[in-house]
Amino acid sequence: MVRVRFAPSPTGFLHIGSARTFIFNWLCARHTGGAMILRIDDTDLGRNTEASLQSIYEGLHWLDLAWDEEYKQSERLDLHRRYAAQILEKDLAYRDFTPATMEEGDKPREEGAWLYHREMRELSRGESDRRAAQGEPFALRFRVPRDPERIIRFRDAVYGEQAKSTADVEDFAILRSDGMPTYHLASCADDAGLGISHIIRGQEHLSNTFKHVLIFEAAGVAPPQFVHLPLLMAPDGMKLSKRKHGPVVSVTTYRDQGFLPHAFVNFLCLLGWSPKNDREQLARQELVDAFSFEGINRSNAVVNFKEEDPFDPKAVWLNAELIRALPMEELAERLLPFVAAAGFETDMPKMLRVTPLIRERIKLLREVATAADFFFQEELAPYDASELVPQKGDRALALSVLRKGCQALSPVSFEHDLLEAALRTAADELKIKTGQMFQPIRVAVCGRKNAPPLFATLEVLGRNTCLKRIQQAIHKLQ
RNA sequence: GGCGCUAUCGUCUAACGGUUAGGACGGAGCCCUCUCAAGGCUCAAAUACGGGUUCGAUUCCCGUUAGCGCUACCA
Repeated sequence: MVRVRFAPSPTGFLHIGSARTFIFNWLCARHTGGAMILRIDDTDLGRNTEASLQSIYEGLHWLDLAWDEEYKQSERLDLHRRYAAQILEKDLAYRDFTPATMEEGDKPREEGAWLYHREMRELSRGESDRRAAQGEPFALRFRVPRDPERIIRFRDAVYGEQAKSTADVEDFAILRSDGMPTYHLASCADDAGLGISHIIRGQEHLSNTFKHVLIFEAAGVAPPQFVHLPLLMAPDGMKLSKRKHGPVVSVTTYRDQGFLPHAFVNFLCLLGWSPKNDREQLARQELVDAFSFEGINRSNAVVNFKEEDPFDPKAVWLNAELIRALPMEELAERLLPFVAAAGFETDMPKMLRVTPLIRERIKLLREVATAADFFFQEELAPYDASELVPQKGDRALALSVLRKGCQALSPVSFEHDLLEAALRTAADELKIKTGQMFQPIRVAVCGRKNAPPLFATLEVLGRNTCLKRIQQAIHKLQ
């Protein structure tokens, strides 16, 4: 039985790298019919925040990929401590009474000194027990085999056989002086306790895995399969971080700017994984079917965002493709909240008429606000009168086009084909090109040159609005 | 610094010893056309470098370089 877990720590918002790790775990679970487990790794009391926890749920819910079981590490401390006690009992760990250092990374780097504190490692058991009994605080450190050193080995499903000498592994802490387990201990204890079959996580843990193998050995349990994923990088080559790269690394940003959840999922799947058949657009079930560890590659992938253009062009393209593939009603429904967020009033019937006109013109749902504004506003946003002047024409021509247009439009029923016939005839009568005829009317009605096809637009806007806006344009030119 | 991992177009990737090194996004151009899109067609664009192994290396091995990760009583 495959059991996989996504184990975020609630110390920041959910970022896209975490989302991808979740997705790969989910795909593995669904592909194999196994269980997807969400485990909140909250053993660092000082850094956990409720806001972060909420951000994780928010992001995960938006992805719409459900998990089957959920745990919090903070509710499983007994298990962790049992593991710690057991390891101490076997003398595979020792108490370190050295006061915690305040700063990270200020350890002595001299040869070997970073590996362990000799006095603590060699403290007699009696002395250690005595000091502990007196209440002196201590951290519990794993007694990494030295003298003789040995080679730690494991196989990673993506990176292959891994080996490292214990001479290169420090005596890492498994229990803090406040009694809380560290990540290494809690993670291993829970992976064992929850019967995790595959650990699918970011490559940043590849080096840590040697420590984990040591812990599993000490606890006398067989380690799960390891599956490390290449990391997601920023275009500047740095690891993605909110501090450096801003909200573009947050899942909720994609949601708020109008990505379809599946477009986002599809995009993330393509970073570091390939179905190897040149397919790029895959439906959810197709992703599940195609997923395999063999398709995961080993080099980090860059999320190609820029400051002026915060989303990877491929993600945007996928989103546009999916927008166009969506049933019209569903698109209209998804668009509604973005129209409202932009401060416009509308309803489903109107949305249903507007949607077909803009769906090929937006790449993000949010763009509905700028692509369809003139459908929702009573008064057009101000525009320059010169916009009304057609190619190879002047204001006088614009004026006559608008007057003629008004005349031609007044009597016809506002239906696409009739509108087109009327305006084409008008152009004929004025002896001008159709483009010169249509453009001033388009600007008069939409307030700008680039807009959806004219006749469909007129039809949706209706006679009153169209004639009124053309009149206003005529005034503008006079 | 030590240890680990990685290296194909700008980006995501395919090619698991023999290909004109393929696809996609993005870019450029053309077509279509009432504008903008969408769509169609075309083009430019890569095996980091140096050694091996081999009849033959993108592919295997070694080195160099570069990047990333770990080296916290963070995860």
